[in-house]
Amino acid sequence: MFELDMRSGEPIYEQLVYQFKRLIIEGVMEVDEKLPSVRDLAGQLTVNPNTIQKAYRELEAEGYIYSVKGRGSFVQQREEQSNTAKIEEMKKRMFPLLREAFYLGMTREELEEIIRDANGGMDDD
Amino acid sequence: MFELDMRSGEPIYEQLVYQFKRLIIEGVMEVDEKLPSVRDLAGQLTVNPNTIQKAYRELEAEGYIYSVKGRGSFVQQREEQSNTAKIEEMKKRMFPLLREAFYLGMTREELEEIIRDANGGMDDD
DNA sequence: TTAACTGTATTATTTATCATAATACAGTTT
DNA sequence: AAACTGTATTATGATAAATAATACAGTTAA
Repeated sequence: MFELDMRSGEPIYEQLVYQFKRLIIEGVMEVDEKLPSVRDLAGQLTVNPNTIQKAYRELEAEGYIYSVKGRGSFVQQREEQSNTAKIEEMKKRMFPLLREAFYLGMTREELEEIIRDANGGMDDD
Repeated sequence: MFELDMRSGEPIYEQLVYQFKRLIIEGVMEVDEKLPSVRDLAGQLTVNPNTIQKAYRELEAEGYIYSVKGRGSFVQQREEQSNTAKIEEMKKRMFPLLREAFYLGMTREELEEIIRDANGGMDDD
């Protein structure tokens, strides 16, 4: 399904969160599509089921999936209206990165190109 | 000089790195200006000197400061030409964030506003 | 109904990282 | 020479990540 870097220092469960977000955002996984079961994925990736569980819990908390006991975990429908609180948090995460980018000599054109790349390839509204 | 959040979970040395980057990027600290000595800053912030040392080592590795044994640590001259490798790394850090931003319903206008904000207030070339 | 699947929770253990602490060494400044 | 600088090393405690072993509850399908 995807790759994990065991020696990167980045926690496995965070890698899982990131990878599933990517699949959901890119539309590779569709709404209500079932994610692998906790035990299955743990077996496939040879990591502990608790690690998978932690990742799923985080994805559920962030609204990317929903879990039903006995049935499984599924891709959540994206909310229609723009979530102001989340956007504010996003701004805070992005700001220092942009500051550093400009400092390193990145031009506005280079940035806008990244933005275009990031906006492309999405299943738009 | 700045504040540290001891209970945020973010490592102290990373907070130090971030804060010094900010001061350098914003031009509050000028080129060749001396940073506080490892022991001084440790005393001021009541943290261990080793923690300061770790932050300075990181800042030096990223090219923000240079250290001279016996003399101190100083703000590094910014490189003139745009550092391609660093910009590539910056793109990789920024891309998933932008993807998520769009997914959460952030508009291109909102993003461009952040970019303007981030680009303003810098001592430009 | 029963067996095999789901998510969820708990407790214990190991490992790695962060931070502190106490030194020591080498170079610079006054 | 004394007091400052950065740098390195070793040890210790605290915390988070990951593993491991169970257990419980709800769902699905034979």
